[in-house]
Amino acid sequence: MQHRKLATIEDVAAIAGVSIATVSRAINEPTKVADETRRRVAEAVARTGYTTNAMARSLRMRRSNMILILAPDVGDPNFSNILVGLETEASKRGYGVLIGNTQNDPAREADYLRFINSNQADGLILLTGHLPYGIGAAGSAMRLPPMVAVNEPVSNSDVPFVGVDNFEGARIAAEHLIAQGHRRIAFIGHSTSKAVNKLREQGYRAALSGAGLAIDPLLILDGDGTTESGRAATEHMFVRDVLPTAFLCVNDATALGVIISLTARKYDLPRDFSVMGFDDISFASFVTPSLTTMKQPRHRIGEGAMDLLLALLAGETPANTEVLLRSELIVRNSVGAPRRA
Amino acid sequence: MQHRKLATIEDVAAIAGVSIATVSRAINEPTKVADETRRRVAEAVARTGYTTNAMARSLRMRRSNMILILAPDVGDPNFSNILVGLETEASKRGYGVLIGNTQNDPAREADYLRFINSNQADGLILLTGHLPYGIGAAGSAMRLPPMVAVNEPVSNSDVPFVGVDNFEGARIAAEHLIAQGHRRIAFIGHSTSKAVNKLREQGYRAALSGAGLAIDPLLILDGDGTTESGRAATEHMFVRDVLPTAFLCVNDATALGVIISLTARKYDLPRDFSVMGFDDISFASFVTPSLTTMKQPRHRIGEGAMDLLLALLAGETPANTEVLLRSELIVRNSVGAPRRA
DNA sequence: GTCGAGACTGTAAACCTTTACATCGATCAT
DNA sequence: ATGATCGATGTAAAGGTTTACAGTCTCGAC
Repeated sequence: MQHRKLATIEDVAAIAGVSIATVSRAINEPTKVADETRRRVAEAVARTGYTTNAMARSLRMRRSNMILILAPDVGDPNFSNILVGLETEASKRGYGVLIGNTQNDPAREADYLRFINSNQADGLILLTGHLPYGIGAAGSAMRLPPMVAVNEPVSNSDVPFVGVDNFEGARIAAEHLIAQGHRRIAFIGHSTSKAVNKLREQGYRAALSGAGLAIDPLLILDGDGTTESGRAATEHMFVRDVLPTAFLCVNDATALGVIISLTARKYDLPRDFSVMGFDDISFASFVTPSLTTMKQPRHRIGEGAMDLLLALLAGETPANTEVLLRSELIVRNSVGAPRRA
Repeated sequence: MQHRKLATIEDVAAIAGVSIATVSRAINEPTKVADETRRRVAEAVARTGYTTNAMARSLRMRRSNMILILAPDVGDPNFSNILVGLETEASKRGYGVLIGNTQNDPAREADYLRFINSNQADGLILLTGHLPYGIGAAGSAMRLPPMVAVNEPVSNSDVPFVGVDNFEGARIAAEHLIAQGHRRIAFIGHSTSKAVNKLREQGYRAALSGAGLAIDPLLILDGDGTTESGRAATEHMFVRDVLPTAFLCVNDATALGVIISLTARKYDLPRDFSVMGFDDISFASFVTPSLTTMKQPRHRIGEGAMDLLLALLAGETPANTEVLLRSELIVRNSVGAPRRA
């Protein structure tokens, strides 16, 4: 209860009747100390309730056993599950996890670098998709810590990346629709700037080509991944009167927009139209109809990224600088056979 | 790029032509050093890119400027937004945030205490609803760090608490239903063990009493806050054929179960029945009908809790040991006037 | 001219480890 | 008997700060 002084290694040494060096060794390299001595030290540790002071240790060893995680928004459910994976793996390996919520604010990003500069963190996990502001500047001559990008790769850089295989996932999704008998499949979420969107569109194209289906440019609509973009794209199709039998959406949020639009027009899903998402975000199972989608292995992504980072920290040079995990097809109720196949 | 040695305070001192003590003062207590000297130090700092080594500083000052957050599941969207608030406030005040995902595993909880014991964290935020395992034991004689409970109070303890005013929120919710003309209002989620449930039920009772409505025990059903419990309770009401015109649910998950049950029975909401939730979790706006509910000010809860903890750390003894924030009524489409009022 | 006060600055200790190097016996090969 | 080797331990330095205390200098009052 009282804030009384904690036991130090000297207290332990005194009780055990050995030097502090021996205590340190008994704790960190048990094999290097005689059995009897080790026993006495262990007892003294128990008696005093000694815990090694992490600050002193970090100061001396020049490493903190801490990892800094930079994310634009920790509250985003998409991230938070990755976070759990990251934390689980780090904790298992004796590392602590420090979080930095940047909100894409350059000032905050730069600020968090103080953890790196001041040795408070040994490595960096980037969920932001770019190097933190202030680290790129060559002038700053700042020392780059070991780091791994997750979820979104850092463009034109050699930062190792762990994420989902978007191309493959979108291909599987499109093939699922094709297997249901769909021939006119729209892709909602075309974008020239977002890497994720581009990869998923490529997967879509690959699946159609693989099935010998022509790609109709009129069925490929722009979208930035928001619910509103899904709604707008759907409305646009009705205006132009160019309709598919199935919508493959770049993500679940977009799919939700499509569903909202179709439901407002009194269509019965999936009888009239099939809709497919990507990500399996939390509400995917609660929408009506519940959303068939590709589930991202978020937990495993987190674990994998941390595993890679810790390998980097241990000085290893991993074989592949890009780890892609497979997403899983989750069949729910938003996809069915086309009405008039 | 290279892992070259970082500049120390000595380097700065040498360049500025002063002692290290002066450098330290120039940085930490600028008023205590002459203008000219301060200028020279500032220049030297800029030249070397010096950052003070947090480890050395923490070792010397016996505090780390870190806060440990213990949560059962960081991925839970209910928590993750609180987390953002906690982090925002901490960061603003120069503190870092360390996360510990306990999964309610006693072993993990105990393990995270190493951060406290080893001075790696100065304070503790508890989202778990109980003292970490291994801290309660009086035998361990462990020093209790300053801490604050969030979301769920720590039962029979004097740990300060920051959270939402459940009683008040539930009362407002019930009053909203009453204002719509409802007289037979069910409460789904009675529980003798969960403090949150009890408070919300009390708010419900207070509203009814305040409006001069009798409380019908048959309209108060058990529930543990899960979607399934909401579904089961609703089915149970149909079996007994005791029906309300509105369902006030202990939380959104329960409300979702109620909606699923009613929708399955082909009722039209909110024409046939009104349903109200509590929490405003992310999918509340995506369900059909979208859910009228009480929104928890999660971000502010997080900020408030961190603010309180930092006050504690600063040695202040805050007036009230319990901070209750008001929830906000979010009107959507699941509540309407009763059919035959 | 002396003294005191006040403004700056410097010296050195303390914070608690880890670890290179030295020491000391004991064992063993020669 | 000598020297080498080896295992176990101790000594002391180093890691980079903060800060109590002491010191120096200037200036004004007497």
